[in-house]
Amino acid sequence: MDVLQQIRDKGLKVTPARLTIINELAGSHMAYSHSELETLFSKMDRVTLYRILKDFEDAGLVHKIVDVQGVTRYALCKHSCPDEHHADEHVHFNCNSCHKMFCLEKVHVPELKMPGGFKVMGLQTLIYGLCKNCNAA
Amino acid sequence: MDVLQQIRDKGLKVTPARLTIINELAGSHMAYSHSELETLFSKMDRVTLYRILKDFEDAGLVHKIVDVQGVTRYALCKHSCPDEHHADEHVHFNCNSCHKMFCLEKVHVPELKMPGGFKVMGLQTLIYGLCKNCNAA
DNA sequence: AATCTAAATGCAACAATGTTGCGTTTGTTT
DNA sequence: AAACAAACGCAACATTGTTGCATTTAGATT
Ligand SMILES: [Mn+2]
Ligand SMILES: [Mn+2]
Ligand SMILES: [Zn+2]
Ligand SMILES: [Zn+2]
Repeated sequence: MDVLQQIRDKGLKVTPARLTIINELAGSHMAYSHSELETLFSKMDRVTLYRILKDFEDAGLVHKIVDVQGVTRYALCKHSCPDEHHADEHVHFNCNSCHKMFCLEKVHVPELKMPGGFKVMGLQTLIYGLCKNCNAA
Repeated sequence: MDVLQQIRDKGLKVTPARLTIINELAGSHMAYSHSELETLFSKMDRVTLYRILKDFEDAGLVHKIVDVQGVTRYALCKHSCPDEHHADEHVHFNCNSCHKMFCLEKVHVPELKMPGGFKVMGLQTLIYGLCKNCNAA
């Protein structure tokens, strides 16, 4: 199914701004910050960008993740998650040098034992270090 | 060793504001946000509070952690980490309801296999759900 | 105990990030 | 083509965090 149809299926209109954003996100396995997208598409209105990301998130097209530094980022949901439990349970990698964030959908996260009293509903694993590019340099 | 001496050992002066903050943090295993502390100690200057937290972090008395919502939080370092590798490698729990964050120093985090290319330097595990209080209610 | 000085504080100003309201424009349906 | 709800653009605002600078204070020195 193509992105265009995905957007419409969620009850959202297909607009140039939305296409621009979704195409950028679809082109990589990276999680983009608002400011990165604002730089890439500098003629786009700030507020519109915030709303597009929010709408995509609500629609389940995109997931939001906060990086080690506290910057919130957005990435395309690849594995067509079910709507009900739309948890992006995959691992993310955060580069200490270029600060890019990568979605690692294939890394398996082992279970862990929780102490009593807490009701666990989900888990985030955030790995940090150097990405391929920065490690080479 | 008492907090007072810990502060002095790091080359920091012991001031009323610093004592207030460190005592609050020492009283629980929770990670406090700036705004929570600002509410608790409303006569304290905002900037002073930011600087105290920064100084404590640099001194290794406190560790900083960003919660699921992107709020940065501070908690006392209990296990007297070595200065060089001052990584707060323990698990944190974030309550979806009251949004409090708890340091779980005793939960063991299993290793995981990384794909090639990335140089792993550390890892954060963030569990979310309901805390004891909110689960009971 | 009085003096000294670097560190810490308080305040104002600013920057970055995110939100809300509202009038205008546009995508989609009829 | 017309109609309408959705999306947009812009201004205004809120929150979070930073910086510069004048004043105060902790702790060391006399
Ligand atoms: Mn992801
Ligand atoms: Mn902690
Ligand atoms: Zn990198
Ligand atoms: Zn709770």
